Amino acid sequence: MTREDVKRQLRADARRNEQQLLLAARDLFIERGAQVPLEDIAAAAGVGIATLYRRFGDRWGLARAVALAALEQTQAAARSARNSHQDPLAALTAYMHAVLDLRTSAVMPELLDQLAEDDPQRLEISSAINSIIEELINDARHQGLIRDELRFADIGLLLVRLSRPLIGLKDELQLPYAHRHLDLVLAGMRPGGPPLSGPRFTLRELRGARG
Amino acid sequence: MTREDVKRQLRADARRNEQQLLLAARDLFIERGAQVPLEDIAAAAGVGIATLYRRFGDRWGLARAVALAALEQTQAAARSARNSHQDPLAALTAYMHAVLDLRTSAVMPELLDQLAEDDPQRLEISSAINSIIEELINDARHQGLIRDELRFADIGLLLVRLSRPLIGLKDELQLPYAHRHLDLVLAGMRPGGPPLSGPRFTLRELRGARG
Amino acid sequence: MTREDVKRQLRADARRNEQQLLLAARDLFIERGAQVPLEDIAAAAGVGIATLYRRFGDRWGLARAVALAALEQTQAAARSARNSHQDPLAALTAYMHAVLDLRTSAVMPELLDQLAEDDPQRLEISSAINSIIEELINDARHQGLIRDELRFADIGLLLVRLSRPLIGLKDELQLPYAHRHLDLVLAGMRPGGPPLSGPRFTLRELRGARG
Amino acid sequence: MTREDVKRQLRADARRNEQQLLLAARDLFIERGAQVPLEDIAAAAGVGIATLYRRFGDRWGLARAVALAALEQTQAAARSARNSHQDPLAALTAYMHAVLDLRTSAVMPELLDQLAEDDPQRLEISSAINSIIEELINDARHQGLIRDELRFADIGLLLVRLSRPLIGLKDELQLPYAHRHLDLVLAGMRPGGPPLSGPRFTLRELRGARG
DNA sequence: AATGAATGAGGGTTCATTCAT
DNA sequence: AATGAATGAACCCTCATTCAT
Repeated sequence: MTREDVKRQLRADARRNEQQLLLAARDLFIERGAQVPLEDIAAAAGVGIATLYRRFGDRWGLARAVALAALEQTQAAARSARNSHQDPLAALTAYMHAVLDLRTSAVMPELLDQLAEDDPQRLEISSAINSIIEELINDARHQGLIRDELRFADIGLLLVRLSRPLIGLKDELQLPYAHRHLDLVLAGMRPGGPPLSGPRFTLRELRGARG
Repeated sequence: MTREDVKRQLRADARRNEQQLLLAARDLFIERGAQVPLEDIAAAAGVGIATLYRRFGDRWGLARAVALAALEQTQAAARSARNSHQDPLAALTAYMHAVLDLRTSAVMPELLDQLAEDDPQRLEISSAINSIIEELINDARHQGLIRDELRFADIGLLLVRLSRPLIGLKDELQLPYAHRHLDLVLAGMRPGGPPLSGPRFTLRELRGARG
Repeated sequence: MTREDVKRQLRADARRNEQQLLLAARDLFIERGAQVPLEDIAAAAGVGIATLYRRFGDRWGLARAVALAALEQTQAAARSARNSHQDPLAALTAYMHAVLDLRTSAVMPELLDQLAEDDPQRLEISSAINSIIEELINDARHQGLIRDELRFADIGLLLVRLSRPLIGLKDELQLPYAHRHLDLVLAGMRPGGPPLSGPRFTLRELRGARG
Repeated sequence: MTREDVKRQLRADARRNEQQLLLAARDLFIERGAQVPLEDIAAAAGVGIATLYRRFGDRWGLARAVALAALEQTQAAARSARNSHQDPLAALTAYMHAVLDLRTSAVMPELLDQLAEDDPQRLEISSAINSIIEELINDARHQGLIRDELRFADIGLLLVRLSRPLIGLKDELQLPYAHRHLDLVLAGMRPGGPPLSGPRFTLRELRGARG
């Protein structure tokens, strides 16, 4: 075995550890909340706690990595929705339901909170998602499929609200109720009825308005 | 000053402290979650930590007291909404917006988790609220004002979803967005459009389905 | 009711409170150990915690009062034993069994620890007891009823050992076993057999040897 | 240094800490009672409080470990006494004096209280000790060396009484007086004189009688 | 004189993070 | 690169003692 081989093998091991940690972290974040002890995550991944710290620096580094992975899945969902549907509202509907099915959405808000507003990786993925979704919203609005007052910010915020696990509700009911209430929201998006109160923020404006 | 007065004044002090503790607990529970350090609550109320313990026994005793107070305000909101409106949907709308203004719904599930399922005070207030709201829902449904599939459980769960503060959103935008999204949900409740997926639970069924 | 009457009545109340506190303290010290919460003692006496503090200053003041009361009962037992028996060994035997029957013996060591070595009240009662017991020991020794090596210090220390409650032993067995083991010790005091090892301290020497 | 060596050396450190903790705990339990602050034990062992918790879980885990170590030393003392003496009373005498020298008997009841009645390690060691001591007692009794009424329970309980440090007695006098009073008790065990009062429990009966 | 309320310090325990091997 | 041990800070809760009425 050459020196190079040793190196490569170590790296393979290391990458495997990193993957295991990411998966364990995602699962435990979802199952037990964002403050689950890091030792439990390390144990679930089958590595020592120090390995977790070597890889991710601290809890927030780990949260950041999990959040970025989830963002990437969200991006894929957005792309797939747009490409699979001619009707922009159908695409939007497909996208929103798909995001709920990514179990990560449940903890995304807390995890995203760990991502700096201007984190370059976050910006890159987010802007890709945003341009797709804003386009869908605008198309749908121009075709009269959704209310005039709806803005991009509403979509993201609604997804956050709908993905949050409801304490006291059985695990197997979380997703059904999330989809059910999304159905309700989507029905409410149709034009007609009394106008919506509150702020009509676009992406850029919402970002400026974040705390 | 008579002996009686002295007694009453001491108790007034104590009652004032208790009130301060309840208010501080409610606010910090809402702002920082149900596991906020009790010392912070005591400090916010301007008393020592031991005073909090003397009054409420432990974290769960405090949570219980806050939850009961919130339940009472919710009950008042339900009564007021029903009495002020002939139209059952108008009453329901008024009720839901009023509950959002109470801000307590966000933490209610965690707090209610501390109240025994069969706590007598809880049952009394809850059943009062429930009978009002179920009546409004049934009336609205029978008058064709809302979808057939809507159930009592949806109202409560939606209020929880809508009250949750959205991480990263400025404080002064929380309530406006909550009301805005409630408008959207209320619009979606109108009959018509594709049917809702998911479970159609009444109160009793939802309770049986809790984790 | 005259001014005097009021005063006298208050004092009667106060004395009653003090008595109740002493009795409650003795019982709870025996039942639950010397670190029982003072609030529990106050509650058992039917008074407020502040009253306990007004009367006894602090935990040690209370312990001191309980210890002095127990010492007085011990003194009475010594007098009674001497007066009831011609035979000095019979008197000693009666005294030691009587001391065990005073339930206070169980906690006496911890309580006596609170009494300053030179506390005047303690010295007065102790020396009364001591002179009786030393006389009994000396008489018994001169009559050849007990070993030559036995000293006053042994009697006191043995009583402390024998009165200590044995953890894990049922309450109703404590006293029977204490008397049983005292029987054994008394049997061992008879002359004959191998000599005793260890220090042969008189009262005065033991006092000098205390930590 | 090979990988194995590194591993072993780390463990050596940890084992050393564990040993220090056990010794410190034993000494402080004896000197200051079973509720001595764990931080004091950790400090005496020269480690942080969290290390104590990592090793022993909680106070009871530590107490259990100390109790088992003490039981093992007691077992060794019993074996050695039996093997070194033909005369069963001489063996019993040697055993009891040896146990006093271990100093652990004083706290054993409180510590044993932490060991489940049916803890397998406890049962194994205890029954080994018990069979030795019961055999010695029975042999001594049959040879007419000790009173008929003496039972196994008496030996254990007397050792506890004799090991207890006497409050107010200088440290360097504790052991001499314990041995002295054991001499007295052993003398009292000889046949003759008035019979012993109280319960005559064997091991099994005493266990049933524990609180 | 009596009361109940309030306080703060102390001990138990957990866990994020660092260190030594 | 990986590990498990060690650490200390933070939080929970209790209780001796003081204070205000």
